[in-house]
Amino acid sequence: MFSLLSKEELVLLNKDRFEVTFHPGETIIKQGTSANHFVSLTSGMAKLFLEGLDRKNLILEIVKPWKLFGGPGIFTDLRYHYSVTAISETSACFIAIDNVKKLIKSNPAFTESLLIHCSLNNSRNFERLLSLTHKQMPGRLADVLLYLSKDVYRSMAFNLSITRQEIGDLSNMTKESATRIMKDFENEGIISIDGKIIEILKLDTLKEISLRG
Amino acid sequence: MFSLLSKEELVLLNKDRFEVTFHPGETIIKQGTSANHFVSLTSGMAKLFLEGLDRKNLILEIVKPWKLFGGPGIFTDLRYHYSVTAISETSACFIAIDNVKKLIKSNPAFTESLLIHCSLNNSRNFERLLSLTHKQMPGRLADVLLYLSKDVYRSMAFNLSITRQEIGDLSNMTKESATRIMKDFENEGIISIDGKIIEILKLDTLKEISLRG
DNA sequence: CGCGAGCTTGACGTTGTTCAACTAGAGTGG
DNA sequence: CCACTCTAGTTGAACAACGTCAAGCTCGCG
Repeated sequence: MFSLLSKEELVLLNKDRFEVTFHPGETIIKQGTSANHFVSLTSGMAKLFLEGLDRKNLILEIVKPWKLFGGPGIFTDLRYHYSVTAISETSACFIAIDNVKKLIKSNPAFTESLLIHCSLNNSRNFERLLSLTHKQMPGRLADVLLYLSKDVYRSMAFNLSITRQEIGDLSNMTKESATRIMKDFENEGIISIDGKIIEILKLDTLKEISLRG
Repeated sequence: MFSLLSKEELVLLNKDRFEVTFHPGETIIKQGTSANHFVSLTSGMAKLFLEGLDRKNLILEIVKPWKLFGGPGIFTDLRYHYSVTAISETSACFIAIDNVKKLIKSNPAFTESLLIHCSLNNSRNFERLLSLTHKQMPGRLADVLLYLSKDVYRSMAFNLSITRQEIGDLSNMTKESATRIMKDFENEGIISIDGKIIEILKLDTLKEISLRG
């Protein structure tokens, strides 16, 4: 996205930029506070989630380096609409939105790239809405495992950096249910589980379960 | 949004514009087909919904005149990501996106307004995600009744133009459950029901139920 | 007058949560 | 080096929430 900018424009963005490191569990941005920065990780991993009632959260995304976030509030009510907290040791880079807004006035290609970014987020939310509301637990868990494998860890076998509770928060179920369905998948030979290490053995079956709901 | 445009720009948009009328139940745009137009109603009412598995739909919005839709696909994969069908006798105006894209290149203020529009949709989807995944039926139905009263009919009493099934599709429950919870609300004196006519009697209680989940 | 779509109601089954007990490993202090 | 504690994970039984199915109802419309 930033490749669309000239040298002068990049200098402008860099002017008020700063970087902060976070320990696991620390809050990078907090839902409801005023949104003054775009944020992007330079290292580590974080969870982006909606805070619901009774401390129940809905994780929308596992954020990795270079993904830009800050959310829909930046162009509307100037509030963050979700929280982001570090999962591992993480460095995050903060870009002042005032400077971004200056670029919007002058660089249509850059604004268009923001619009595309926003549209893609919107599409993903549609998929999530369908997954979370219309599928039952095995389908939702399959979606989460496919997401982790494809987008987060980019491998058929991965060492989970998130807890069962967080698997549950991703798939809208309790940690107990997440454990149970994972166990079922293991018993059916679809995945193998060794503590935090998950391997997908039957990708097609998992995709099938995801589709069927 | 279009007030940001010059006379010449409006002429450009109008060039390939056309208007079509739809009868109740007819499809205005169909999920998955190629997205060549922004659409806006000039009269009537329509439902905008995601098509799920087994003909189960999730209604995202009741669309009224002048609301612009066409969705996130227009700037990404050029597909519509939802369907829209007429609820009542409806006229819809189709604007060619090629012309919109020309304006994006030249008019940053217009592009910014599209970005704001997209951001607002995104925010609403966050609320929906929380409502639909974290609340139980009374909370979800309260959300829908408040939505209908505040945004769609703009009155405490309204003559429903949608069916119980559609109430269910809005709140992610079956038509039977929708009926039952509405009945409960009526018995508790929160609303009154007379066939298709609904009146909200205790707005605060309804808001309370929405908040509690 | 009869037909069909939408609405209502109840009984029943399924899905998913809650609660409680138990286990295993990771740090902590004596 | 050993108890002690804390957190994450697992498991089972009881329970609540919600969907399904079937039957009967109403009402507009031909």
